[in-house]
Amino acid sequence: MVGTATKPQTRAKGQETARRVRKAALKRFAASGYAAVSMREIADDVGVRPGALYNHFPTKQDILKDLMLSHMSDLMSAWGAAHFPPEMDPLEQFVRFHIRYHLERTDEVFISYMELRNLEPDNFAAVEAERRRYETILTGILDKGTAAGRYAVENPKVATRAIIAMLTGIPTWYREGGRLSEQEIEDLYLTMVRKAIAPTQAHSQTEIG
Amino acid sequence: MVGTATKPQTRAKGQETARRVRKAALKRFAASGYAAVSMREIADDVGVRPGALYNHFPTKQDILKDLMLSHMSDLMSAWGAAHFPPEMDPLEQFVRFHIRYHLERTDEVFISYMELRNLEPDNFAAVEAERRRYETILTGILDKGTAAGRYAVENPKVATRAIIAMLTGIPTWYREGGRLSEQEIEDLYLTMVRKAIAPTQAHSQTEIG
Amino acid sequence: MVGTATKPQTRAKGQETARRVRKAALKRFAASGYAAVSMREIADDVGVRPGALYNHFPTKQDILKDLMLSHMSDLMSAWGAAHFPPEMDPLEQFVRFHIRYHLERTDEVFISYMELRNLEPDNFAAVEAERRRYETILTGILDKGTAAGRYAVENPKVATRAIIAMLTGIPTWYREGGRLSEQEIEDLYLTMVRKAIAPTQAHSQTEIG
Amino acid sequence: MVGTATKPQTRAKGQETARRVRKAALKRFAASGYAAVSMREIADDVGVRPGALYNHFPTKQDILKDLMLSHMSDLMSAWGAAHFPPEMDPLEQFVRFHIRYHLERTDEVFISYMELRNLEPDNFAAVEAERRRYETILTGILDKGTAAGRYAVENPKVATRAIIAMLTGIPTWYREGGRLSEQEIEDLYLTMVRKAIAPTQAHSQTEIG
DNA sequence: TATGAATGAGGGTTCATTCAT
DNA sequence: TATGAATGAACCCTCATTCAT
Repeated sequence: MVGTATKPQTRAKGQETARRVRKAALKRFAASGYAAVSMREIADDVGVRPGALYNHFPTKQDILKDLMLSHMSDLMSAWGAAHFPPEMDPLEQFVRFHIRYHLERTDEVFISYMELRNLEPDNFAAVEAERRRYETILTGILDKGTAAGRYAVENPKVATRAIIAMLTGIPTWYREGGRLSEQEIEDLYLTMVRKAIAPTQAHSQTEIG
Repeated sequence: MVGTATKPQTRAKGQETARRVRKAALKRFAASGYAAVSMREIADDVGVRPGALYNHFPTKQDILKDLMLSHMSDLMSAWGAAHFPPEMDPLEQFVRFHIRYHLERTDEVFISYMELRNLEPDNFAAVEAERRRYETILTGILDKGTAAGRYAVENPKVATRAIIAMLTGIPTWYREGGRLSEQEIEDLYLTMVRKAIAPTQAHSQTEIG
Repeated sequence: MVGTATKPQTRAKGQETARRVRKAALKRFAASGYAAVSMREIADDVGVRPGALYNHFPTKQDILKDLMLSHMSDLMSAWGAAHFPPEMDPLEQFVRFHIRYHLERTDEVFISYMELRNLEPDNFAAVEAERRRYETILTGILDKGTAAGRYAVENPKVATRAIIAMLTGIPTWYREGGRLSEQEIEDLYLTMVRKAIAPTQAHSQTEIG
Repeated sequence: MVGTATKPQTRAKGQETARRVRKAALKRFAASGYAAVSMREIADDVGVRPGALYNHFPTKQDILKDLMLSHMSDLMSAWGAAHFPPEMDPLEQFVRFHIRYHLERTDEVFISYMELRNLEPDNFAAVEAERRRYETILTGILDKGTAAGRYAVENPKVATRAIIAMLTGIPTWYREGGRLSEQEIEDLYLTMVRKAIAPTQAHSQTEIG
């Protein structure tokens, strides 16, 4: 109340612990599911007694909320900060960005889809809002491209969901070091996406061939 | 003690109970997730005490396994029994079938994707094998069509996954009575799928427009 | 649901367990206070695992509520069933009854006063209502006797509380086998109560004026 | 390290904190009971972190001991310092003093009776000794008055307990601003006490003897 | 004197499951 | 086939307390 009675060193240790809690919880939630993970397991991973977790997160639910909300906000910031050649088609930017980001953060992505129902209503609403904001990016690209005659999309919202479902499914089967490189995956999916929304005749898809 | 002590009446009652257990478990697993559902809740839904469940399923895990395996085998049989106009393109048949079936059985589909990790290894393997068999149907269609020059698919396995992810995502947002009819959904997705795998020039997609 | 599938023997065992839970809880609550007693301790006393307690009482609070409510109702029934010589003054009946009953049930009486604040509001209200009903018995006796000129009580409600506080205090210090017999206690207190509410004839209260 | 490192300012702040700890603990113990109050709650009330409490009291038990012992010693000093008209009957002095003091310090009185069992043996003995010293005051008054023929008390120790129980019960139901003023309570109780121990002239107690 | 982090123990409660009846 | 009682393990969380800073 009076100010900085606590030395920076102490506070730093606490933040390090919180970081490790998040990391352990993320791994465990992704592997076994929120409901199947116990606070004891997380504490063991962190190297701390269960009670100590409550110095950093008020409840188990708050750990989940933290992971999911910060994943969504990281995703948004990453899109904002992504750098692509300026001449690159926005759709290509989005597809490549989405695949890369989702292959880099498989655990976050996974729990972000799997644990939605384990969020309490308020937290669920917050995460859903972020998800819609993200989808709106793609919808905007499709809208604009369609208006310009570059794409032919009957229903941009449906197309958005279709494309995102398609792309987001990749980490469920893609394994690094497998037959296909990440680059090849990007190219394959980009081709399919482009064709799926291409104008039906006299295509501007010449860049593919 | 007398041999056939069980009267047909009793057996019938037992099968009816088993059916209700499956039904209740399906609803609950879909709504809350396997780990978050207790045998007591299922028993309450059925109108029976928890102990009685064990007359029908040896463990909770067996209920899950039963639901998932029978979903996969129902899916395969349904495909086998599906009737489409013989002149209909096999891809269209598959897409329409998949969407219809998955919109009819949202709970089964949902747990089939969500609860995979809660299956014990053997059960997981069995379900995965079925899933691969199902995916093979689409891969076969793509292979054939590509060989015939009707489609241009660089990597049929990847395309299979992409298409199935896209289609299977529908029930996560589609709501009956919403803006779009099931028929419209089918048509929209069919168009996207067709275009995504169409040969790049001189398209045979004229039947859509 | 269909009837008596369970044999009387099983049910009897359960009721015996419930009885022992009540008994153990009563002893422990009286000795250490509700908050300081753990369900594990009660279970140990009963010879059962903690979880088994929940087959008989939904929560710890329900054990307390049960003890307190049944104490109050037992008290009321006991008063209804008490037999005294018909010519005995009702006040004497009440005083003797109260002292006897409270010396016989010291634990119940004790928690009944000590644990009131640990009752959740609804349960508290129910117990308080019973307590008031009991006090009303004495108030009625005082009212009638005062109307008949046998007693001189300025404020019967205050007198009720004063007398009951006085009598209820006995078990806090009285020990069986001590200097005074229960009979002597009864007589001593009866004398004091009688005098305290006796009509003032030519009292030696002159020292007040 | 320099010897008198503690500035007077610091010490004053500490004593102020200790006072607030006592105050908060008193309120909480009275409201919920010692066992149900956590050090965290007390710390919150004081506006300090739990650990800081241990700069002022070595354990939670010591807070309780402090409260109870200082209550008893305050009570004794207050009796010593009480001023009544010299001609007032000592019994009246005691009754009025007791009622007044106990209505002024309801929380202290309450925990003093309720939390006895939560005192560790040594602390319990110390508090009990003080309580007996206090009761002895009344017993002395009764003894003297009986010897002088002013009172007729068969058993002064029993009468002491009866009177004190009666008086101490008042704060459990008396509410300031209610139907009766404190003055009226004093008068009512004083009358009852006086009559209860008055010499028996021609009493209707014939049924006892 | 106060803090924030941690401990170690234990709180009430729920769980899947077993089993005699 | 269904019941009610019980088990044994585990659940999330809170506790009084310690201690380096």
